[in-house]
Amino acid sequence: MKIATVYDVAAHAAVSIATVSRVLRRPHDVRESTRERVLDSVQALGYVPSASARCLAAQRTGVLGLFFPGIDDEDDRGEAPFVQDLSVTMVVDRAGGSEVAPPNLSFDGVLRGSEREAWRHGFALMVGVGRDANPADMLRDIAGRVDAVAVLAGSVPDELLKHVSRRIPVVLIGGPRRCAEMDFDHVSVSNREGMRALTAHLLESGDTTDLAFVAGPADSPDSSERYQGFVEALEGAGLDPAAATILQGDFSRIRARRLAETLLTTGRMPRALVCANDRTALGMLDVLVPAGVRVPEDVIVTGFDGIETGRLSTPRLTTVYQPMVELGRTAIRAMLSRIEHPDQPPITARLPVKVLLRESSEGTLPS
Amino acid sequence: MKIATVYDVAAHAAVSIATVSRVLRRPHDVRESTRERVLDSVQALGYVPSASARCLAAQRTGVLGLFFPGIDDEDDRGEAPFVQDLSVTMVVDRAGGSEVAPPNLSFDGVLRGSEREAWRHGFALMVGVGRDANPADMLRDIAGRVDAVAVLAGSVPDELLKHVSRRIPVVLIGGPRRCAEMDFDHVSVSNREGMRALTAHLLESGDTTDLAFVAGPADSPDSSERYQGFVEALEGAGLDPAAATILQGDFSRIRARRLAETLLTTGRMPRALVCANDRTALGMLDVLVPAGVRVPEDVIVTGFDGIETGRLSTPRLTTVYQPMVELGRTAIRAMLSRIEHPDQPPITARLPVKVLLRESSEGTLPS
DNA sequence: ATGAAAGCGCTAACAT
DNA sequence: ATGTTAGCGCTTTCAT
Repeated sequence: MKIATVYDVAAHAAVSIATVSRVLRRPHDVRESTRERVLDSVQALGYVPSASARCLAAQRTGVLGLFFPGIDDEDDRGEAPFVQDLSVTMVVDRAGGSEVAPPNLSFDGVLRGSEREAWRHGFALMVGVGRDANPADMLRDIAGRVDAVAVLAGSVPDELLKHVSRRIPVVLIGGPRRCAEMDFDHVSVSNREGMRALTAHLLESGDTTDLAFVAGPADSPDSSERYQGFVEALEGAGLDPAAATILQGDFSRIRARRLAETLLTTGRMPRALVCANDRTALGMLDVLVPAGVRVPEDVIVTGFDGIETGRLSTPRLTTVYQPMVELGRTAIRAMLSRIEHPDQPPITARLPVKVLLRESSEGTLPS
Repeated sequence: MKIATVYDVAAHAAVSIATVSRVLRRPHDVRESTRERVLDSVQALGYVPSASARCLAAQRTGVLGLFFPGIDDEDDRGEAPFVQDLSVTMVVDRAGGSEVAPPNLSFDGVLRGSEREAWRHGFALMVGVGRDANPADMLRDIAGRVDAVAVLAGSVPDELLKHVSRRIPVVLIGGPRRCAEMDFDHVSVSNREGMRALTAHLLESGDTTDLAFVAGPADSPDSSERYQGFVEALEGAGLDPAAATILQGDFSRIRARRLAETLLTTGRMPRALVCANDRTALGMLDVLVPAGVRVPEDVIVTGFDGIETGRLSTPRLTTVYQPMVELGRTAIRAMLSRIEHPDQPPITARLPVKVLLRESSEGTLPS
């Protein structure tokens, strides 16, 4: 059976297509009897309006985009048949065990915050995470479908952002205030301040002076900002930042493990590993703890993000918590604001962070 | 400046719009020199094709829908100005504390699984979670925008599903095999078998005989199936299911707390509270533990889902783990399969579950 | 290899 | 209050 269109409904209800459209969009412009007749036809034909047609005609999609190309470690899995597996496994799941892989997308929160805020304002949300394929293609694809898009800073070349922004508003998430010429709207957290506070705390609360920074990808503005905070804290303590070791990570847990192994074999172990994000810190723990390195007694390890997994690790991870949900909501609001007032000056929102002191840095926590 | 269209690009490159379209969709049907000229124009004009127009013409959207109307407890928050809050709070976050609200959407996993699988196959994903507004409107909205949609079973009236399915394929997620007449594709987990196994375990491993079931919403097929498993286990042990107390919850933590309070004041406390989902079980713990009820010594509490929070609770929650990510992936594959083979017989996928025995039922776990 | 032209299903003037 | 009609920007035959 063919899919019903306005024409079918109009014919069925013996009205014009304009009336059908009105019944759906501005019911009060239509006489009640007519309205009911049309609605009956809609029911009878199983009519669902085509968003493609509607959006084309209306010159807006009612969709917002969120582009966070995957920085998660998840592995690909191939196809599998549709199974009917009624089996039940029973296992004893001890504390600290890992019977079930914990969800670990660090921006789950951003996603949820965005989704809800978008619908709240009558917009749908289209997300692009996965690190598959070509990020550029993904973004272009999304850009054609939405009224505005929020993009993780540093995830695509500036040139592409410029390109896309000629069609729709682009909001940057994370990273630093952009260079002057690129005046996108921008929402982020206090990366620098947070890392400075954390580092300063480490410096103050111990004999600690030998800190190493484990960076994220070279092109991550978030990583850079955090590094800046690290540097500022060292300077504030009268230390020479240039003397501090920098390890080049990439935000992934896997990579961090490799770094930790190198550290172990090289024997060059700093007093504290200040990591640019939680996954990196967790990767360090993965290797150091089993190797007999005591955390925090031998080495302090800290992260940044405040992901759930950091509360579950042994030891639990000292970190800087970012308000992810709020970040997502703010990104949505920035897009809406820009859509409504295309000519307003660039928005820059900066959300506060929270240093969470836990056992990976504090030893026995003070009570 | 106006948004560039095919016409602009065509004019700029001195070709017809058909050629522009070809360059983008089937580059090899175009002479290389022409192709490059067009691509240059695309760059020069910042052209991004309109998905609305494309999808309208192509009669497909390249988007899949996921509809999971919100069953999460999250609260609404109002508007807020765009702040520039550079502040950093520093707190000591003790084990068991709750300095940061943990993400708690029980189907985060479904979402992630779906999203990745969809993009892997060249489709975008549009999600609808929020419990705002009218679920029916939300679903209709989504249905108009996608090539197929996966819907949480029981979240919308069957009538609406029928309606929507006249336009696009509908895949049900969760709940039981549907009654014969409604032959939607269907992916779910072994609810019944899982709950039967868990309940049987409780029955076998203790003096326990006095079990109560804490149900979800009356119209939730998942809750019903789990109840069935509960009943089967009782029968298997020669007990009368009709004698078991049933408490009417609604899957929410809040509601569970109310139930627990009632239990406390009424004084009628069963030996075990077998809850239809984790959030309900956690709500029970929220009230019982502070009230001095010992879990599991006085009361055993179990959940269903395997959400992260259940690994963090005190005591940690015995539960039945559902493979959420896999569920999401399977739903996507079902939609794709249906799109490709519209006439194949209904798909029914049933994924295995895993009983996780933790301290809320086991006392000291055997080593 | 390229162009001309006919829709795709809807919205929004403008008429009546 | 309802109908007529002209697009919206693209894909896709069908010609050339």
